[in-house]
Amino acid sequence: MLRPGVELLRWFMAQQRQLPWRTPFPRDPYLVLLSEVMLQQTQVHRVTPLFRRFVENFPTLEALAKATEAEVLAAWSGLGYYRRARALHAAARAIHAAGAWPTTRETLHALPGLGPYTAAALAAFSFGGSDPPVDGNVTRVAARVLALNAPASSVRLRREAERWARQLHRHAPTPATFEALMELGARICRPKLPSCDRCPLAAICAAHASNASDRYPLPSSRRPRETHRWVALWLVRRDGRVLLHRRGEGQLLSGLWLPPIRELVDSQEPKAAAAALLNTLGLEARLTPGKPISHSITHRDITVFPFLAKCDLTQVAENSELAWVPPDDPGVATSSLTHKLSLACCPLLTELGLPVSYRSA
DNA sequence: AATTCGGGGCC
DNA sequence: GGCCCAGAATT
Repeated sequence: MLRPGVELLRWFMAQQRQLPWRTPFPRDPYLVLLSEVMLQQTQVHRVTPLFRRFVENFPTLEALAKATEAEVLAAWSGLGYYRRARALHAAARAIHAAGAWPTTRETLHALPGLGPYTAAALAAFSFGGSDPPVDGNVTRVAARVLALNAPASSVRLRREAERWARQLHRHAPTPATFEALMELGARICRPKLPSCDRCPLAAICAAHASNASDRYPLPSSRRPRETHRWVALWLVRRDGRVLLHRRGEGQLLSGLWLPPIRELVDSQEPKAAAAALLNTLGLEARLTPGKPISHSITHRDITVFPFLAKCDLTQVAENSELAWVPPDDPGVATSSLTHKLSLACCPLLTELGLPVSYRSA
């Protein structure tokens, strides 16, 4: 059992990617916490640039704890799963208020947003913990090495993966072993078309022995997809600012700032719905249709029909749920859909004699 | 145990 | 167009 751990570590030392949070062990717990929360269900190449920007905005735990939730959410814009940002902020405040970091998996698990995986990862990478962080990568690698016929989401597979990773770590007792397992899953033992010819664990892999790596783990059941149609109003003032609305609780993207949106019912015409939505804002304006946008949120496929209109300065007053913002630098928490709509409406601006983008004084 | 929550990249 | 991603919280 010694050999696999050594082979894995050898491969990792030679092949690992340089990532901004991969500093020598034990790592700065703040940077580990931040990266691990960002990496929940989010791929490395998407996290990397945002991680750098976030650390510039909030360089320390104290800086994050003293920021407002709105500021944190704004810095999280575009990354998705915005609940993570709220929980991260709450965790930072709790740690800062306590005056010291929890250092065990169990006590870390008690913080908001830290589940079994993140708590184990933070404990291992920053505090010498020996409980394996079991993520989707480790689960998949274990399912193949052990040829376990279980769905990736099953409790049984998670438990077996943790037991196996723990053994590996006992024979190669460094946090790098855990990181190496995840790196292996991301780079070699991929979900599709794994590169078994380059795998340091191929010699002990049961799935590879039967040439059936692609059959593990079993697929999890998935909710069927729904299709939706939305209209969005892109209302532009003469100074280039656009109207955004803070979405309420109980709906998608709650707390984020998007243009006014309404869902189309049945076979309703987009233009009619846009006019009705405009009416509820107490406005009258000529609506120009923009190019439809595709957006997906979990199991929903949404087609968004944008309508652009020129607005007078005094027609809509700002309040806590309504704000005129420069679209290229809103300064509030936005969804990537907000950005998509901005891009889709940009070509229409010049046609209507509006400035193509806001320029700050 | 199942559902919810974002978003993008890749086959 | 389906699948998956360094998951957690809620039901």
